[in-house]
Amino acid sequence: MGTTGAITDASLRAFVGYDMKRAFNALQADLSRTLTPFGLRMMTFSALSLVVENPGLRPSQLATVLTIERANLVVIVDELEQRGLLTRTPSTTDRRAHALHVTDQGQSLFAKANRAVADHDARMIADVAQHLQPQLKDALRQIENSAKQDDV
Amino acid sequence: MGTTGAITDASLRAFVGYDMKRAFNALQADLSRTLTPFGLRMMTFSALSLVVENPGLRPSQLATVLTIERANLVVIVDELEQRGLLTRTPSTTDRRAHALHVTDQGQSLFAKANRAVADHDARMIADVAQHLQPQLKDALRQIENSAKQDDV
DNA sequence: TTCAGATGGTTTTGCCGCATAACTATTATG
DNA sequence: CATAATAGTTATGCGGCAAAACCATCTGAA
Repeated sequence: MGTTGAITDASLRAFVGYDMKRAFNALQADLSRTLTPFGLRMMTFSALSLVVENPGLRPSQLATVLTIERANLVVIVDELEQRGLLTRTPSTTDRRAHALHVTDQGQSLFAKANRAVADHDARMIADVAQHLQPQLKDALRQIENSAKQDDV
Repeated sequence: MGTTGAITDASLRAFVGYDMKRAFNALQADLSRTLTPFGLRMMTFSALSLVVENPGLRPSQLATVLTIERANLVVIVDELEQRGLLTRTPSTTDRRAHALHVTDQGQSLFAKANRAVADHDARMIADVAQHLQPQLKDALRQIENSAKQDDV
């Protein structure tokens, strides 16, 4: 093995971005394991959650919130629709648009999955001091916004 | 647009994982823009940094630190080698293994890129209160470890 | 009113990150 | 010495995501 001594990543550890990538990768793996029993992935779970919270919203709106392209959302909605978790009905006001609604089955599955994800999420931050948890979320949102401004 | 009112993701915002994904996505986009002028991507920059810091290390060690498969590292090393940024020489002690070293050119490019990444990283956390920055990194590392334990 | 431009949904295509499997050469071990 | 383990590589496939092109529909300005 490491005959020459231990390998170090101290230089990269200086960056928040590196810590964040590693944390996110590990978290994402755990989340995937959490969602597998429900037949959901991160994106399908997120989409389901947003349709539950915003009944009747349109695919394009959903894509905007998820910050993915409409094109890619089609596949996600297809999948959820085929599994009978949500419905895609024609909009009454705009014949181009669709309205997304969760089915009873989708509602029920989401309720269970959401509990599992909540448990997962609590497990992830279990070692972070309680009083720092809101500050962690604040910091993440500030980073999100710092990065977005440069998008312009 | 939103005739029915604003879309909300409050339910997902309850999860640290969601905030983190969004923050990381935004940060990663900014990092990509930062690295493009140097012809580097996140993974090639990280690899370069680790070879600079650990001269002579072997591809398999590099893959372990980066938590990617050896198979995928090959492509990365190929790319860096073809650009003349690092060398892949046979190990003297183990004829299976290779030793990775940065070339002068690689060293020079890395120095510049590293400065740019440092600027980028500082920009990302600029809005996070100074005294919270170390705590943010601590929290991220704790999350990384929390998630990893479940890997077992 | 009409027509050019914007918008909504879709299909296709391709890149990147990453995992798995399978293979060769070499080293380590019982 | 035979078997297992390790290092590097190649090939293949999947998921996330962007870009381009397309049709149907809506909107706004001449």
